[in-house]
Amino acid sequence: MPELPEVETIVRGLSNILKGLEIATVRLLCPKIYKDVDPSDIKRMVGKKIINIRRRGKMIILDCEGNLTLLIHLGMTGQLYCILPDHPIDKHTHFLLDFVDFPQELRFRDVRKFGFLSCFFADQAFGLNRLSRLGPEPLEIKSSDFVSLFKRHKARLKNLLLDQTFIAGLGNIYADEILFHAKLHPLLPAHSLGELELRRLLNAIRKVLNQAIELKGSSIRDYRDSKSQKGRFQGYHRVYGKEFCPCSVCGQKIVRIRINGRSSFFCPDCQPFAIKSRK
DNA sequence: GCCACTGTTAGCAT
DNA sequence: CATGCTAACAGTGG
Repeated sequence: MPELPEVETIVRGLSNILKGLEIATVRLLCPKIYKDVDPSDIKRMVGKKIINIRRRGKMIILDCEGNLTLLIHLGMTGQLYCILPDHPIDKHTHFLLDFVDFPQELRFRDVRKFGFLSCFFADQAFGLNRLSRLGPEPLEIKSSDFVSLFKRHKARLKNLLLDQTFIAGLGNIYADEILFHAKLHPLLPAHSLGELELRRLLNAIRKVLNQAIELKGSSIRDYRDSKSQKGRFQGYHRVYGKEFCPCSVCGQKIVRIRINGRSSFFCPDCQPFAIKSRK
């Protein structure tokens, strides 16, 4: 669920609330969700202030005093939000922070437990690796870099867009929406695209992501922002989840295929595969 | 009850 | 290195 726009929304919301707060207590309710770190080491955050909150790809990064960094990935069903501590804690809540002189606590809740937390000193190798494995930010990459990046690869567009080491932050929903706006078939080999098509693709990435961020992301089922609010971009999906629906541009029925075990939705008329019907 | 499906990623085999 | 399958997990809907 949470892809770049959802994570960005959460980070912006939490940044307003948490920046500068001192961590009073750390509660670890599920030992399995920690990666690359001994869960008890997370307690080193107690007494530290949160300096900054930022996003990289789909990762949420809390920079704390003492060069300590907390990394949170929401997986498919993760939620990260502030709430008053008298709200009941259900069995899917795995991590809590509370703060000095602040009434709310920060909760991490994740039904499927595909999300994870990690904690490291800024100079520690594994932390650098987990972040440094990520490809460029789709809203920051220069047009010329984007074009040369794709030209070098022969994999199919949909796979590349989902590959976090290639470009960071896109997931199944936004990859499909982006390809629709770019009028490109998801199975096209990247290196078969012309320069114009690649620029169209980058423009679609910027347009779709920025609009989704404005609307605070897409809520299909679980996604909520830092104040437990739903996003509104799901009302603007053109292809994702729209199998058999008429295309909003041409009226043709949207189709669904499987690419690497995952659903891909597209319009067969607006996103042709045959080279001669493109351009 | 069973089976298929779900917005992610890492790890492994080919 | 690229590609493709599976598992990790829990819930929902047919």
